[in-house]
Amino acid sequence: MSKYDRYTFIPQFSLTPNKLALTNKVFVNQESNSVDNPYYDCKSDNPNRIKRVSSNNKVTRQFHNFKISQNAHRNLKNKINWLYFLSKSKYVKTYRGKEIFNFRIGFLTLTLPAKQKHPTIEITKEYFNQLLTELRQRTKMQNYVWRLEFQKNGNVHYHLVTDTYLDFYFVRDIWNRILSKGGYIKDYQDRFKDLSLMEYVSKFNNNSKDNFNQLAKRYALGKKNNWSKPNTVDVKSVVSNKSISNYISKYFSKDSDSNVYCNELDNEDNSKNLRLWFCSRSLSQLKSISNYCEAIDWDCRSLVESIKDAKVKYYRYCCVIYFEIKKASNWIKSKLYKLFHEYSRNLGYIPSG
DNA sequence: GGCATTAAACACGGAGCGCT
DNA sequence: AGCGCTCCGTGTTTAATGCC
Repeated sequence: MSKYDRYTFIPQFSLTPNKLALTNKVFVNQESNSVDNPYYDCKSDNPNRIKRVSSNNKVTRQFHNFKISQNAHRNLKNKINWLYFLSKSKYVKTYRGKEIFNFRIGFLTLTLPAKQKHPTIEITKEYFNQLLTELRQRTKMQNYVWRLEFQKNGNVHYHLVTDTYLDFYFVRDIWNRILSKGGYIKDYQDRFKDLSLMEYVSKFNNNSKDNFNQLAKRYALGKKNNWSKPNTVDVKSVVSNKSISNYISKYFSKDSDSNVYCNELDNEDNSKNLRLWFCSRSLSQLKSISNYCEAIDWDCRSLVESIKDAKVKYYRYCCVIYFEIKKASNWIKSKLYKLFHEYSRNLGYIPSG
């Protein structure tokens, strides 16, 4: 009996704002033995399967070792693409009075101002989660994705992408207040409060002339605040006329270029359930528009393939066509926009602004 | 990419606190 | 009362796996 008698394959598609995936849905025919069921292997009694069941019969999860898996990587990129695609372009005025006319999403980096003293899981639970809670409550931030990474010095830092405009000074003050609970602001103050300008400059100087003026300015500002407002936040605004969503999703999921994968206080024991990324509930619902190819009255493949610069890639069990919506002809563009907006609206997704 | 499975982290909003 | 800040209960979401 050939496998084509045992299984029935029905072509299906899965469409997101930047790619179309074509796969087969597999049905097992009645006569076949249960061992041939392709999903049989998913059951934990399969001997070929890597053992994930511990002695008390509970399913154990393999340790992520602080590296994002291929699967998680794909999901993360997908969420950022949805977030950017569905974001509205809006006018915002910064705290300092600067105008941004086409703000779509913001890209924030949150760091620690001193050497990390607590295991990463504690920082995430007690500090970063509190920041998210406050931002949700105070700015109505609803749609966002975050990702945890380690700096070369072993300190954890967090990236946050959202379609709500978050002002640098606003976030910095909240984040620093939260960090002060763990003594991180005090640690920073202790490091700088007794430094003279020359000591400060020699600490950071890399021998360039204009660097000195900058450092002197920073020194003066730090001194004025009594070193109570360390620069723990970096904010980048993504404006609609820049095609930067790719940059973000690459930046977000790039492999760590250093050997540092975690803090020295972290180990498998205290970090096995540490999340490396997460997103808002609004975004977790957004996956892809999918259906059987024959169930729709338009040819999704040729539609997408006709977009300029579309790239077709064949994998072992699926075929994926990557495209950029903005390069599509007007009627394809509007067809896709309509599809995606209807899909997200039906799931209750509300873009900010 | 889709499918099923599981424990445990997380999102989220309601409610509580103290201060003005 | 109104705001800034914190805590907590509950239900939702994630992760790896191996086949097509």
